[in-house]
Amino acid sequence: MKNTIKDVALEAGVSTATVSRVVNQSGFVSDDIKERVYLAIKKLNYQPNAIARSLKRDKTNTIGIVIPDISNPFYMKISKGIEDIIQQEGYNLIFCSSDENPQKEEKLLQLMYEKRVDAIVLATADGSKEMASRINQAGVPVVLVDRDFDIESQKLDSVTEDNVQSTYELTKYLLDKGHRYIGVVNGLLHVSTGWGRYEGYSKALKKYGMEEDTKYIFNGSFTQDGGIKAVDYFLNFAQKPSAILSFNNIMTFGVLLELTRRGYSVPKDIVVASYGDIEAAQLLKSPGIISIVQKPYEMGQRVGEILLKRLNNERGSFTEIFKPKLVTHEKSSIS
Amino acid sequence: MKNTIKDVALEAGVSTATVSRVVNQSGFVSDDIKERVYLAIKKLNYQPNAIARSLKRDKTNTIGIVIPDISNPFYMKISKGIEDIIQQEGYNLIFCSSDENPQKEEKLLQLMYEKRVDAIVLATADGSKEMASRINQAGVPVVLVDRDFDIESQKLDSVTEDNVQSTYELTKYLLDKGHRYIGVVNGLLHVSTGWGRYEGYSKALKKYGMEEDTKYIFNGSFTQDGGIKAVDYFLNFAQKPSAILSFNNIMTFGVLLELTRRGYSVPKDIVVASYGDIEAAQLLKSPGIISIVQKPYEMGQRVGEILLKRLNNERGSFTEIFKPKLVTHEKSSIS
DNA sequence: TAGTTTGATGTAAACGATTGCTTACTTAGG
DNA sequence: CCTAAGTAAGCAATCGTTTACATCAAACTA
Repeated sequence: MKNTIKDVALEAGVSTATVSRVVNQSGFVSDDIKERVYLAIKKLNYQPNAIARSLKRDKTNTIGIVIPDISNPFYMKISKGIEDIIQQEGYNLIFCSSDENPQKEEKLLQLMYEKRVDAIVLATADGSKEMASRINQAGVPVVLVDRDFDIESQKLDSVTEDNVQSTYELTKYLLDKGHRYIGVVNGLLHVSTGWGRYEGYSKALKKYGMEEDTKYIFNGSFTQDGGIKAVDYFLNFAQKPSAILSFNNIMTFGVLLELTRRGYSVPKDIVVASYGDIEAAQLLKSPGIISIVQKPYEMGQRVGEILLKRLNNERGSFTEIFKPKLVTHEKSSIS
Repeated sequence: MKNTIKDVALEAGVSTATVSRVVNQSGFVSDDIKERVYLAIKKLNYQPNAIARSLKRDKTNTIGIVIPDISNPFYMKISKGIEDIIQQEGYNLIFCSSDENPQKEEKLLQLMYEKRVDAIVLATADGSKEMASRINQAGVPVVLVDRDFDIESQKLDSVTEDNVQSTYELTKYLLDKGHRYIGVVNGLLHVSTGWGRYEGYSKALKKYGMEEDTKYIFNGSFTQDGGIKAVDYFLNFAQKPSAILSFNNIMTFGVLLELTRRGYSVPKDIVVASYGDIEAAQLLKSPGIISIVQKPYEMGQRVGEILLKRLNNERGSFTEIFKPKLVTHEKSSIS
């Protein structure tokens, strides 16, 4: 059933080289023979074997993307941004989810490398600093997105956000509004977005001369369930927080879910501030939540552009840091 | 930088055949030599080239999945279900989004075939009945999920839902509750889930001896924007519908978004019934919306099982039809 | 007219692995 | 001591393409 270039060559009465030339529109072929080859292709329903082609060309036209959570719309929007850029140049995307599991991440990177993808995009769960730079060194460009490795490690290309500054502003906003008991739903501290956001929060407190109270910090692990548990935890306090500060979109959704379930109204009964916006929050009565609005699609596009540069062998180091904006839904006051 | 099996063979002072045997743990190799080969592999940081391997073995250990909308959580849950099953047998998933575009879908199927995936999972945008069965006939198992082709076409394996029956019940529930003006947000009629759901609705009306009024049917194209537009449309009527019936999760979200924006409260001001549940609806005050609750993860698992059977050359036809349940959030009355 | 360019095709060597076959050495049984 | 089985390793063909090189005819060039 599966016909090869040889079958086509035989059918058309030419050599495989000629068929190849027709298929790839490379070199010279007379119209006469071109016709015969096309006929044979149609007749045999021939589809070139991309595996063999890749082997010969040492190019798969495929870019691998490894993300920690395939069901997080944030990463899907990044992916969409990447795809929209790279497909213009004939590349395709294949992706895998590490499920925030460092071991799995390392396995997946290895797999991508073995499959000889032309480049890799990684939002790391912090499991593969070495593997990533080894692969990069082996000539397969690796671009980090959203999450970076720590400073001292070898610099890979990256598209990230200024997590510290953004969270600083978000926290400052709450403090300015007079909130003194803020329940923090913390993320994974071993990934850059996790510790960056925590640091921004710390800085803001310090600036206001306030002490950090670990009691008001709950580890939500960047999961929806973490957000739910955090609410359960905070609402048990005698001194309940007047605001909840959540460090990613998924946890924020968990927070809102649990608050709603318990009959709390946002922001009337309790204020919610989130790093990362969530579409679902629009179902709350206005003004809803306060959030740092990210631009995943645009980040993805930047990643795509960097990829194309690398794939065209441009040298240098490509780093971009987005500065996401704070959106409060406050009625703008006349100033 | 990229080392091949030859480099390893040279380094270890053996033939490539021996290295291959060590790597794949096939055939006999003395412990002595095994050791030397492992050392060489480590030293050269050798990773087998999966492309070359696939060419030789005629197997990629990869399954392609083509879905209409990569950012719809429903399809992501299906994918997760598939992945969890197939990865046990060493298969990996690569996916692509057709964006509901039939032409793109056909291109993607072709691409997958050229990349010689071992099998394909397809949630069709109705663009590739023939290509799909050609590929299936060429020996690459194709399994349909969620959306089927029409009846008369060659039967491919499939995992779908009883769209007609479920929508019939959903509609019947609204009618039983006394709703006589129901705004329908219709899906894409050229895909099976689209017409199936519409048919279920029609049947219910007929059963109640009611006329279909096309004025109350809005084409939402299975998009969020469609849901928003539908609300704008219906709320212009002098005789506003007392209930809105939406035929998929994404449109339902659009409906809720727009209703909330306009200050309508669900279900107090207007009842919303949805084919497909949406997590975000839990942010509405209880009881929220009425919905047909689907089981995408389980569907994915079934697809995975079918795939494994096919890949082990089991013969026959595998078809499964899920019967999703109606969930009303009604306080159960004493009967 | 001879020499050069250009076009059209074929030949055969890669690409990096796997594997059937061959050869050779051990060991054990009789 | 001979033979057969079992173990260990290498040779070389093969998978389906691409492509450098060779060939040859026709068309220019001077």
